[in-house]
Amino acid sequence: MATAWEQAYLTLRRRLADGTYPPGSHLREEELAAQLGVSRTPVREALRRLDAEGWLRVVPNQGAFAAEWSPHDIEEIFDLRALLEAHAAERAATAPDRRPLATMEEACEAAEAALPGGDVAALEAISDANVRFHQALWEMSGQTRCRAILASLAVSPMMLRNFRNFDAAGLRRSLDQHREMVAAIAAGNAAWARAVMAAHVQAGRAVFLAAMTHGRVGRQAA
Amino acid sequence: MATAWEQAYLTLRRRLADGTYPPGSHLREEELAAQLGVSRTPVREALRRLDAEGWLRVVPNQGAFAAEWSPHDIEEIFDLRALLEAHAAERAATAPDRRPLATMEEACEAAEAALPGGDVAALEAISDANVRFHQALWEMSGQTRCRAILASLAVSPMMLRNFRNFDAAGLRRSLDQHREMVAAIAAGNAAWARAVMAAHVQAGRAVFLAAMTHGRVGRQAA
DNA sequence: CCGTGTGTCGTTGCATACAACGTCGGAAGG
DNA sequence: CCTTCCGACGTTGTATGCAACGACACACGG
Repeated sequence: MATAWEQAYLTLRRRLADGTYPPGSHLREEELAAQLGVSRTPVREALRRLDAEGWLRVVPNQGAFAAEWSPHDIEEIFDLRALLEAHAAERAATAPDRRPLATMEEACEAAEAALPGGDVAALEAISDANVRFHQALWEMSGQTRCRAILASLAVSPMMLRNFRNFDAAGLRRSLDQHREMVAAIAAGNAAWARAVMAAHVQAGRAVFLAAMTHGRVGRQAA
Repeated sequence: MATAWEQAYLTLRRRLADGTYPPGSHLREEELAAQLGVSRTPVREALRRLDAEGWLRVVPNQGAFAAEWSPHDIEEIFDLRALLEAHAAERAATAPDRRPLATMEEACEAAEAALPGGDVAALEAISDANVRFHQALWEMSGQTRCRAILASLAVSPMMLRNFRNFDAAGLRRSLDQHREMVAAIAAGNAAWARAVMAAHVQAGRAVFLAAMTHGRVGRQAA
């Protein structure tokens, strides 16, 4: 078993991502410690890391508050994702280690297999496959810092939930773009990979903004 | 006075930047605690944050080791800086709050005033002015995440010491680029600002790589 | 001589205890 | 009635103690 604070970090991050702790909510150390079955010490260390990665804000003598996302924040995050994901895709195209390509193809197949379903479970499967795809690409890029930064940008709550905002055509296009990226990277064409990724992120941004103006962002699919 | 762990964080970060703790060295919690006059608890929290920001690596049950920089790391950092600094410059050009421009101009003047000196103190003054210039630009961009990421990329040890590698012409060009950026931002020309910043970072990269192949990186100017 | 096992030591990991800060309530004064 | 002060409470901040893990050295067996 890993260290207690790492367990706490992973658990809290997951709960922040899935909405267990809503934005702005006050996270009490003792309560979290009780939930996780450890003392406050490892919880505090996990909170420090989550603070550094932007998942929450620790105010001295007041504690931790789950991050809130303003429209300005969202715009910035999509901008940075567009920059960094495109950079990663470019590097992945010419990376020496080609093994992650298999993971990316597997993620494409899994998503496409789930697509006809259209229910909540299918969206969940597609979302998981999407995360696997991007993580494999980051790993393939060999850019460890870029990868770490993207991990803290792209796995935030509304990014994960953004899939609920895609319509059937949008999902189809998104999965097609994944396929196209695999082709571009397999061909070693860095410019192609970069362009497809840039389009992919911008499309996601458009879907998100459209959903936001309709007040549907982050809602449950039900 | 701020919290003890924040003090510890700032002190340790400064020492990691100025070479007090050389790359690869093993940082013992108890020793650091004694040096800083606090207990191990705040030291541990500071180490966790420094780990998250890439200043050091904490290995479970083994402790913290000051980060080491491979040529691959350096290349990645310059790439990311080029991407993100250019992005920040672009945003700064059209930012509503123009006040940071004054700070940037002040930094230009301070650097130019110190330039004729040419000794160690002058380089120190130019380095400080350089940091102020870039920080003001990041602030002006209004991109809080971008700013946080750049802060953890650009203030790393060899970035700060890179100034020792510039010759007189290179320094002159670097300061001229700062002036040009002020002009571009004052004019509200985002493309211009982006282009100058991209050139600025790439020039720094070239100087660094040249120094590296001559084995002079990170050495004292003496 | 080399590989392996084991014990000791140093260091980190975690739990607990106490101190300090901030907040919120109520009561007194205007 | 509103404002202000103050005290109690809850929460976080820090220190300390003990448990556990890993590295190293030495002795033992092959």
